[in-house]
This record gives sequence, structure tokens and C-alpha cells, in this order.
Amino acid sequence: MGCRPTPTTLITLTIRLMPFNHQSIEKKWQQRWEQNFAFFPTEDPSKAQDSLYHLVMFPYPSATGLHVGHVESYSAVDIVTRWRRMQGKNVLFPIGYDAFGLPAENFAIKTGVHPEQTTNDAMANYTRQMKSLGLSFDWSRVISTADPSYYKWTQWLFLLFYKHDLIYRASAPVNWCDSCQTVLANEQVIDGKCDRCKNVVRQKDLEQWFFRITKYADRLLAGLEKIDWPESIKAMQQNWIGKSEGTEIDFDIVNVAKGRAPWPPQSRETIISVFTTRPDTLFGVSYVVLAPEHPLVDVLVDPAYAKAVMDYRAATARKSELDRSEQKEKTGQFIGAYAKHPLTGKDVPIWIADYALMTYGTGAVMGVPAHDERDYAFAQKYNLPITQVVAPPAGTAFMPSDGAYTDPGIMVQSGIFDGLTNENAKQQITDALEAKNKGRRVTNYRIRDWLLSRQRYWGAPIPIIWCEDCGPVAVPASDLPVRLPTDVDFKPTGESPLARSESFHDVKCPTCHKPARRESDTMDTFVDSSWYFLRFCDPKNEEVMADQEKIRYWMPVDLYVGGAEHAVMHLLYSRFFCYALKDLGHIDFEEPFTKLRNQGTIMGPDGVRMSKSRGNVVNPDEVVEQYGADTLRMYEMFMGPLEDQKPWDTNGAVGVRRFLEKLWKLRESVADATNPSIEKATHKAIHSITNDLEAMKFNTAISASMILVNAMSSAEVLPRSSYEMLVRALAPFAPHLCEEIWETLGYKTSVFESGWPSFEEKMLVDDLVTVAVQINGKVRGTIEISPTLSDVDARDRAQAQQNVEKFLEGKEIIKVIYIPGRLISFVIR
RNA sequence: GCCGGGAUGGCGGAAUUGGUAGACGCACAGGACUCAAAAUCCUGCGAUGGCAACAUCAUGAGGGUUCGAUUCCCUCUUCCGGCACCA
Repeated sequence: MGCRPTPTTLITLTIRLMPFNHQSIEKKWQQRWEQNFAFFPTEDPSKAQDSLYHLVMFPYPSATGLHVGHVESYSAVDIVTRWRRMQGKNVLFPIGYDAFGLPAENFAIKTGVHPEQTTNDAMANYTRQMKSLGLSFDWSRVISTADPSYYKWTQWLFLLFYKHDLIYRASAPVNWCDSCQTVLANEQVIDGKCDRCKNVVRQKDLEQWFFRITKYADRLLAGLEKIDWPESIKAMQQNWIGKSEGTEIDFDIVNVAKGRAPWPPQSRETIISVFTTRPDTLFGVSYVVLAPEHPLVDVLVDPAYAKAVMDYRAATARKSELDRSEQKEKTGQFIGAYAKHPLTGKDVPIWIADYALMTYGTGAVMGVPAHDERDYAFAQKYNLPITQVVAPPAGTAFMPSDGAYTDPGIMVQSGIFDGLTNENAKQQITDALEAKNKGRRVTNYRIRDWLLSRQRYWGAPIPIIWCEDCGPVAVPASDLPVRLPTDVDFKPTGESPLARSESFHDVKCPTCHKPARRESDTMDTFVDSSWYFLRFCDPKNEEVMADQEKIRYWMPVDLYVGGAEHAVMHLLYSRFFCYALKDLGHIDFEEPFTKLRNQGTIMGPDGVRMSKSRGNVVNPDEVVEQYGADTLRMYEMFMGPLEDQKPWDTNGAVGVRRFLEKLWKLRESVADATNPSIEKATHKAIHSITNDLEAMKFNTAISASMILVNAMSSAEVLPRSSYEMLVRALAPFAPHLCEEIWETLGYKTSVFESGWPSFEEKMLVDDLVTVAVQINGKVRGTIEISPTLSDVDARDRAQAQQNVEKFLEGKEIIKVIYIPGRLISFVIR
């Protein structure tokens, strides 16, 4: 029209666009919750009350702030937590920060801003964001792993594990990242690359600190069976632990190499032990392979081959683990020596090849080309004999040109073992070896000890002092924490920046008081997060890491939710910590997380993983501002199953907002009257929502409430009692709005104090149900009948149905199946 | 190669674990209200045929079990995640 709207139209406009003002409502209730802390009670053992421990994986406080993925898992657990509290449970739902880590340190290198500053800013921002979402965390228990009052206990745990030989120092080939200038744990090397910076990792021989996690391999594997975790995570841990049962077989060294001078010297008695899961193929051995780094190589190599062997070794050492695993072509080098077959006594040539790994089994393997793909490729390349010892059943011929035969079969060319199934031969050959003391049954694990030291600044200092006379000495507990120095140049140089802080490293030996030097490495940040759930039980304790009574009251965690990316890092390490702490008598359980759920990734609106470079990142702050926290929380829960990957759709959020507006508007139509159909619908909805919450099926719970709201919207009369039940049931999902409604309904107390609405069984049954009528499996009509109607009556009613009558006419009814309340099915001819 | 999990309308997803496939939401179309738009409300919405009642087809593909299969069994295709020269 061209003229400016009058003040009146402006007001109507605002009201229509914004039936409720989420910004003021949300702020109001967040303030009230904060002031009246009793709304999120987490009382300690004093009260003998049903307790639950709900936990979300605490975040690394990144400068980019909270991600919609955080909102997803936090909302899910917040909903379950609020619901359980309404049921009268005492629920611990804490939050904290995994505050040590590389990004803040890298930022410091670039800008000079101290990591502590960066981290504190980020934590403040996270706190603001989480509060704006109305998450019911117990804010009195916030912890930061970078706080000396926390890492004091991380250091204390280090010393405890060190004292009990669960931490040791060793020189070993380790993963080194040139870009991060630090060593990495195996778990942090993904596809041969650094988990953080994607740089290709090199192998380096270094002396480092390790956790003896391999000691727990078997128990960590067995423990998976008793916990309620996603199958995929359990499978990943199983694979990572990699239990493999087989036989270790000894090959004596032949002292006289064929046609050459005696080698090795007579005085050296040496054997090569190989590990195999296929002892049945022992008679098919053509050669033995040692890992190039194997110490026996030096002892055994024939001088005539020494140069070629050393060259091969050097070439292997130059390769990264990635190169080594990516190459398709097998390479190797004969070392001029022979081993003696333990059963046939025949000479077997000894090779080195980089497909044999020093870090697994014995670092040596027997080569059976006929029955192993790798050995086959190797034998083809170097013209080694291929001897078949397992024949395929049912006469199918095996041709050496076909490649390796790896399926089960019958033993051939294996002396007295011929004719056995290869499974039997495994046992019998191993028995024979054991009898001759040439072999034994062993179990190998793929998992290696956890390398915990890092040559970086922003982590918990390792509480060890190096003394020339006494060696490594534990820092006395009374001197903890060993604080991070502040006079530090962050630039990484391959040794920790701590090494260059004089105030830090010059100390006296606690034992002999001579001048000594502090250990300058810090701990892997996964050490910090391996026990934080224990600290939450008693976060302010200055005497012990956490009071045992309190740990007993809260632990283990009843529900743990987080991303699947921690499948073999955090989740395995934390389990290891608890197993060890149980053995050391500090806790009385092994498994820290009884029930684990992963949230699926929320993708960008384009269906691709959100990333800054792609420009498809959804910022939760903006959604909260525009649509409100209730809408954001509820939309993320409505998108689909928690664990599914799903794309963001802002229109979907709008839909949830519309739903909340309908709910809001309904409060105007409540009446102190009855409406049986609405009351039944309400009880049914409460029933569904309760069951869905139990199963964490938030999407269908919300769907059930939408159905009810639709019914209420079109009802003639809306009973106040029904509406109140609905508001209470939705309070965990949309806490701010439901509090506001509750207040406008005249209540002076929080909706969360009203208890969880209960449903009555008798309200769940309908007087009439729609029953499908099938003829030969096809639905031909429906009938409205009482669910309690007898099958004979139901059958009569069904037959009388017009369309059904038509189909039944002139046919013979062979059989009638009646499922009360569901269907009646006629089988006709 | 091995391990784990998927595949359902235009889209996100439901389906009481063998019982009316497509709930709920989004998008879209038509209508009401409005000078108009937005918002809101009502109606429709898997495909094909039919004015309609209804019929046929349809849950990645093919087979099987069953009165009845998205659901159970076999074979295959494909996608996602993890591990990978582990002996």
C-alpha cells in the first residue's frame, strides 16, 4: 500500500509472528534455575535415594564454540535426566572441560597468547552456550583438566600406576609426528597419519613412558560382554585388542650353511621362534621370514650377504608405516642362513622381509606359500617352492597357479598327519611339537602398550625427577601438583618446551638431594580424560582424588553418551584405568560405563559433514536466538534416532517451533470439564512417551506428543487435567516453555516438582478398535468392533462386510485366523 | 580382504519385533481469511488405472518359509563407519 503500518498493526504483527517470546521466557527460567539450585539436585550419599549417574563426554573447549553435535547429545541426556528426576531419582549430571590439548598450544605458537588464556575464554563461552540451552548440569561440579587442583590427581594416578609397575619407561620404535613434534599412541595414528594434523607419521626409536595396558588385554576383551554398548564399538575394541590364538614354533639354526663356511659360529646356540595360527600347514613351509629389525639378523647373517641385508634394513627404516603397508609388491632379502624344520629336519632358508612386523608375535613368521596369500606372493616373486599340504574337499584340484588355498580341507604331504582335517591337524601337530619341546600354544594380542608421554607444553607434567645417581625418582605426593611453568617458549623443537624452562627443570633429587632435572614431557591428554568421571563424584576434594564412599554411591556411570570417534581411545583407556584401579583397591567395579550410546553426526543441510571451508556449519547460538533453545533441543531430538547420521533442515526446526506455539496457545482453551476421548488420548500419549524415553527414542516420543496436541487443538473441550499431564510430560524436552505454561496455569512451583505424569492402564484400551479383514493375505476391508469380541462374533461381523462378502462369495473357507484387536484373516479356495 | 551398521514417498523418518506399510514432521498443491502479502486454519499428497466404490503394483535386487514378510532364512547389489602385510 505504500503507507507505513500503524502502531496497532505493528503490534498484531509481532504477536502473530511470536505467540510466545522465547528470548524473555528462556532467560527468565534460566535465571530462576540458577538462583534456586534445588532444581538440579545432586545430593551425596547421605540420602538413601535411588541414584543415577548420567554423563556426556566432556568437551574440549574449542575456540569455535559449541557445535550442534554437542547440543544433540547434551539435550538427549538432559531430557532423560530431567525425566528421571521427575520420577524421583537422584541424578548426577555433571559437566566439565577436557582443557589440555594441542589446538590452544598451536594457537600460542602462532600468536603468543598463552594456552591458559585461550582455554579460559573458550570455557567461558561454552558455559554461556550450555546455559543458554537450559541444560540441567550440576554447575557446582565443573572441572577443568588443566586446573592444578585436577591435574594434581592425574599426576597422583601416574605415580600410583608407576609404583605398581603399570607405567614403565622403555626404548621402542614409536610413532613420531614431525609436524606436532611429538610421539603419539598407536590409537592416535589413523591410516598411518597423525590423528590431529594428518601428517604422515614416522617410526623412531625413542625412550618413552608407557602404560602396561597389554596386561589387561584379556580382561578388557572379556569385559565387553557384560556392558550395554553399541555393537559397533564393542567390535572395534575387539579388533583393536586383536586376540589371536595359535602356536609358537621353534626352528633350530642350521650351523652349516649349504656349501659355505660354518655359520653362525658353533658356540652360538640359537633358535628362531615363529608365531602362527596355522600350525597345520607346517609341512608346507618353504622359508622363514624375520622382521628386518629382528635382533637375530645380526647373529645369523652370512658375511657374503651382509651388505645386501644391511641395505635392505636401511631401506625399511626409511619407510613410514604408511609406505610399508601401502606397497603391494612384496620385497625381501635372503640372509644366507638356514633353519631346521622342527618335524622333518629339512633345511629352510631364512629371509628378511618388511611384511614381517617386529611389533607383533615373535617378529618372525614361517612362509607357507600354498596356504597364505602373502607368502604366496612372496614365493612367486622369489621363486620359492610352493608345497600344498591342505587339499580342498571333494576332489577339487588345487593348482599352485590359482593362488593360496586358505579354506579348510584334508591334510596331504604331511607325513603321519595325512588324511586328518586341517582343524584336527592344528591340534595334533601342536601336540607333537609340544612333546618335542619345539612348540607351545600361545595367545597373541594386537594391542600394544599405551605410550603416554608427549613432547608438548599444554598437558599435565609427568611427576618424575631424573637424578644422575638415583635414576628416575617419583615426585613425593606432598609436592604435587607439579605445576606447569609459565616462563615458556612454546615453539616445539622435538623436546618438550618444559625442558627449556629453567625454573621448571632444575630441582633437587627427592632421594639424595643432589641437583637433578625434572622430566620435561607431559602426559597424553587421554590420561586426563581416563578418570574424570571419578572426579565428578567429588570434584572439590583436596585430600584424595575422590572420596571412596561417594564413588561407591555414584559409580559406575549408568548412561554415557558421546561421539563414536572415541571407540578405541578414550573408551578403552578409561576401561583400563578402572580395571587397574579395581586391582589396586581404590574402586570396587571394573567397567566404568554400564550403558553407552553414540549420537550420530548431524550433517550440513547439503548432506555433507559440516565444515568451515564448506560453509555449511549451523551455529547453535543463531538457532537459539531465532527460534529458541526449546525449539533447537526438540528439533534435534525429532530429526531421527539419536545414533543415526542425519542432515540439518531449518524447515524442520520451524515445524517444531509451530508445534510449541500450538502447545502454548492451547493453555487458553483449558476448561475444568471432562472429555473422555481426550483423556484417553492423553493417557495413551503419556504411555508412549514414557516407553520411548526408556528406550531413548526421542523422535517417536515427540511424534506421540504432536498427535496429542493435534487432537487437543481440534477438541471441543480440553480438560485442564489432560493439558497439565501433557505439559509435565513435555517439560524435559522444552523445559523453559513448560515452566512458563505451568506458571500461567497458576502454579507457584516448578513443573519439575510436579512429578512425572502416570497413566492408567484402563485408559489405554479403546471401546472400539479397527480390525483389518484379510482374504488370502490381502486386506479387503475393516470392521469396527470391541476388542473383547469373541472370534465367532468377529468372524460374523467380518463376513458381513460388503467388500469381504463379495470376495468370499462362492469360495470355500479353509481357515480363519483371528488376532484380537489386530486382524481377522480368511484363507479361501 | 576382515569386522560392524544401513538401504522404506520429493525429503527427515514411523511401523506394537510376523499382522491394515508410509505415523509424525518438512516440502508441494488447492481452498478459507486478507485490498494484498505474511502468519494461521481446512483439504489433498507412494505409483498406475478409475467419476467413484475399488483394483493392481510397491519397503535396494532375486529366491524361500508363511494364511500373511519392511520384519525370519539364502544369494546378490550398493552405501556409511572401523581395521588392515597382525602371520
